Amino acid sequence: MQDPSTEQKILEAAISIFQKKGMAGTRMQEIADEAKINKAMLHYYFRSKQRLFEAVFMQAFQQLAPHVNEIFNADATVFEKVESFVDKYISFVLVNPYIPSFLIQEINNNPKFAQTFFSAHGVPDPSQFEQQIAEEIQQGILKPIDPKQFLLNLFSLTAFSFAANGLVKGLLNIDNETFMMMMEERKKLIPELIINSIKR
Amino acid sequence: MQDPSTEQKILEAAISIFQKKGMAGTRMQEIADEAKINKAMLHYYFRSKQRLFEAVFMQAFQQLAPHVNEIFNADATVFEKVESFVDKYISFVLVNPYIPSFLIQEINNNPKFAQTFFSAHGVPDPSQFEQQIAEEIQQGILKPIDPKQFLLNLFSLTAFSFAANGLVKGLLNIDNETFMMMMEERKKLIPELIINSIKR
DNA sequence: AAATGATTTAACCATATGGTTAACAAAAAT
DNA sequence: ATTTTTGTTAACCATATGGTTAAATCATTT
Repeated sequence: MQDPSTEQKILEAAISIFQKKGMAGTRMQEIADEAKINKAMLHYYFRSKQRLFEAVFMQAFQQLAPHVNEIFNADATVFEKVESFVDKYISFVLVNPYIPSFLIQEINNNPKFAQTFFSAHGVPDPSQFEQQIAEEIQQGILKPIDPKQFLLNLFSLTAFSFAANGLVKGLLNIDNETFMMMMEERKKLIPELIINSIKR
Repeated sequence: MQDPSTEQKILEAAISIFQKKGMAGTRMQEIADEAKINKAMLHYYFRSKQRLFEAVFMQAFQQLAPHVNEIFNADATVFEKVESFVDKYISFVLVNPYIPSFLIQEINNNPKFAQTFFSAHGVPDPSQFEQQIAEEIQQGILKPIDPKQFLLNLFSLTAFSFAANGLVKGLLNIDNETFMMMMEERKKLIPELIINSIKR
């Protein structure tokens, strides 16, 4: 059997480098150095840069997708799911700060790859959640709103700070410590703002 | 004198390629092909890839900065400036859809360059706007809010859709036409949401 | 212990890539 | 008209980069 620790070391190094520098900005040698192994091992275990990148992309996507799937499909009220989503997403991303910008960047830079990837592995499907929104509007719980605009507001408020981390810190003139404190505050702030905007 | 049209052709081609593929993903030859000129001309007019990139980055930044400066420093009420900012920003970015993701990506991928660039050219300074927020809170126009969180909400709601264009379209399952219509709607939707959340 | 198979390494290889140069052409200045 | 400056091109160069290979080492099986 193969030694799992080498493959694991490679993947961890690749995650660290790819997430910070992206596909185009990453050098195989840099991953090898980070993992402290011979460059040939990257190809031995992952065949090519593209394949290794795909493993990293997959891993990142599969970590974020459950959060989106939960708000799309879980059996709870919209209010409850908004609170849960914001809290869990921010907590997760505070520990994995490069994942949002990495995914967004690679999808933007390589639409064809994204298309192929999503066709093969599927994207979370918002239709059930949109149905739920329609029902809660019927029941008089929610104002009449466009569910897609609502989702866009939610994702924007939650993800932008991390996706545009560098720019946000520059424009607001804050250091990383302040940023992290603000993100903790946003766990309450965003649900309040969002829920207030949709409740009857 | 030099023929301005060649230098201009290069810059336009560079803008087109760099904004879509980023510094690391761009090839000088690709810019030359796009501009339909010899690759040596890129170096004749711009010396190096880095310098050409900086010209593109600068051009992008200088187009966005005035919008931010206006909300930070213009002499109008917070409500007025929110409405104006959202409308102008979305209008501008609908025509220049790659600028937000380009700036965000390059700042994230190259923090050192960003640092140097901002030190040399300056970032819009939010302090005066924060002062104005404090005053309007005193006057009972606004609820007590954190001005930085408020700005973050505004920027998030306005910029995220463009910064994460590909992901947004994938997750919401919308085509480009629908996206553009939604962005037009957001010119009214975002100010309503934002202003509602801060007015007394 | 010998044989077999998996893992690791250093040296290579082909190509891509940013950048340069020398010759040439076109304008401008004299 | 001739010299000088500016603009343009094709060929070239050095290095970086993704990827391969043959030999060596290590582990497992028999």
